[in-house]
Formats: sequence, structure tokens, C-alpha cells
Amino acid sequence: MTGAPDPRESLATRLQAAVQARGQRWTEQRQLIADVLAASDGHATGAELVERVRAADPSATPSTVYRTLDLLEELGFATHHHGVDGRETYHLEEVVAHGHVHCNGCGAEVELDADAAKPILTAIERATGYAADLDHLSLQGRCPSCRAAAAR
Amino acid sequence: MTGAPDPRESLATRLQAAVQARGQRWTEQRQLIADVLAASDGHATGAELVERVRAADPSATPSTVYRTLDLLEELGFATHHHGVDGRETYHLEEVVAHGHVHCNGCGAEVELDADAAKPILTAIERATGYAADLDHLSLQGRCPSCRAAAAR
DNA sequence: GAGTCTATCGCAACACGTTGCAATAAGCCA
DNA sequence: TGGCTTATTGCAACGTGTTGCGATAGACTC
Repeated sequence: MTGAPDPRESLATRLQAAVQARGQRWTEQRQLIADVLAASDGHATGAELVERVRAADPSATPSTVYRTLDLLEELGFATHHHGVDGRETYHLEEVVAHGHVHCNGCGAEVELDADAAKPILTAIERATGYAADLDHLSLQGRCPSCRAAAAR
Repeated sequence: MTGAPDPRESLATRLQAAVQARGQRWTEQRQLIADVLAASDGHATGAELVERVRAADPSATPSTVYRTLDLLEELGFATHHHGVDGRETYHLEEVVAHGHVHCNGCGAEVELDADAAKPILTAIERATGYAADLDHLSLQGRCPSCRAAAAR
């Protein structure tokens, strides 16, 4: 767990700098929320983050958490997308940009890294002219095993 | 308005048959909800549908509307996906299957018909093995004019 | 036609997320 | 240091969607 430089620390530092550069304030709550998001690397729903933040600081309210998440997103440090069930899922920009593919059959969910997604994004651009956002790429369909099962 | 056969009528008839074939019941409320969905061809959020149904029958409750929409979906007569803001958007299967592409810059939203989406779906299948669901294809990115504006 | 079974309905409560407003407190300038 | 400005917070209410449960009513059998 040691040896490598802690990316969380540098994140909080950069975040603080970015916030203050905009004339905004860096508060303990924001630090806490950034820490929680960093600690739950990968994905966390809004509700999960609220819960974890409140575990560390019971005085924090959902509105504060969501507003801070919006701020992180505005600054480009975090992104969110809507999962299959419509719940919001947040992740840090630190995590490599990636998309999601969800199987409607068995509920499996696989991630899609930039390399794997490249031909998809290219196809989208050809078809629509849009430069699609990998972080917001949230697909649904049938995974290979469910397709095989359905074919039987 | 006349001349062509009314697709709504045949939809309700087929729907009724499908529901009853499963040993389930065809009620006035379900008829009404199917009518409202058919009348709002294209897209309607859950809340919009609830509102319209209640306008026609004030005794209807949201839970009934949502449960009926779920039923329509189970039967394959309707689909729903989550828009950019996480709101649910429903449409009838009658409408040709299509995806959506939303511009994060100007908010424009274009639809993607089956032909246009084909290379995208092919790319998804190659990259992941998943057979992606066109109706659930909800992309975000930058439209050509926003990209041009950003490049300047 | 009477009785039974069960799908559907309405109600109420809940979960998640958003927004407006007043109080607080952080930062800045003199 | 003292006072001012304003970003942030907490509260409360709202919007959207979901779920559990008891009551109702439709469909089916005899």
C-alpha cells in the first residue's frame, strides 16, 4: 500500500488549487467528499457517496454532497453517468475514461477502455458527426453467453 | 387524418390479445395508458405520461401508470431509456427502433435510425461480443457545430 | 347463478436527486 | 484588527419513480 506516491493526495491538492483559482473556497466538507470519492475508486452512486460522507461527518447533508459533486464535475475532476436503473454513478477523472456495457439478460456489466471503444467512437462519428463522450457511453444489450442461451 | 388504417387501434387490439394470452387482464386503465402512449408518439417521460393519464382519468395513480408501462415493456410493446438528465423516456415499439445522441454543448438531440446505427452496433459487437440494444443506445458527445466552435 | 381464485388498483411510505432561501462563516481589503 | 462581501451550508420542500399491502373486482369453474 506504500511505495507508490499517493495519487489521492495530489488530487486533493490539485483540486484545491483549481477551486481557489476560480475564487471559490476549499472547505473541510469538500475535502472530505473528494476523499470519499477517491477512496471509492471505480464507481459509486450518489446515494452511496452521501452515505459514506455522512458516516464520516454526520452534519453533512445530501444537497452539499451533490453540489460538491457538481463542482468537481465542472472542474473536470469527476464525471457521472446514469446506470441502467437511472441511478447516477460518479467516478474520478483519475480513473481512465471508460464506457460501460450492461447485459439485459444476466445483468453482467463490463467496462470498455479507450482502446476497445475506439472503433465504436469512430463509427458514431461517421454515422452522426458527433464526437461521443466515452465516459457517458453506457450501452445495453446481450452478452455472448446470453445470446448463446437465447439461440438454443 | 383518415384514409390510412389507424395503427393505434390495431396496437390496442394486439396488446389486449398479448395481455390476455398471459392470463392477465385488460382493463380500462391499461387501455387508457396505451392510448396516451400511442398519442404521444415519439417520446414521453414517465411524469408526462402520468400527467396525461390523470388528465383523462383523475382516479389513476402513478403506481398504476408505471406498472402498466413495465407491463408494456415486458410484452415488447414499449421500451424506455434514461435521458441525459436521468429521467425515463418511454416510446412505443410501433415507432421504429432508434437510438439517441445528445450534444453536451448545445443540448441538441438527434435520433439514430437502424441504418445509421448499424455500423455502430457492429463496432460494439466486435469490441465486446455484446449485441447492443438500439433502443437503449443513448449517447452523449459534441455535435459538429459545437466541435467547430470549440476548435476556434 | 354462486363461489373461489387472483390480478389489479389505490394508498401510503420510501428512495434518490434537485432547488430555493435564510443563516453562517470564510476570505479579503482597509 | 475590524468590517464587508459573498460563497457555502443546512434546512425544508418538491419532483420523479418504486415498492408493499390491503381492498376491490374481474375471470373462471362448478
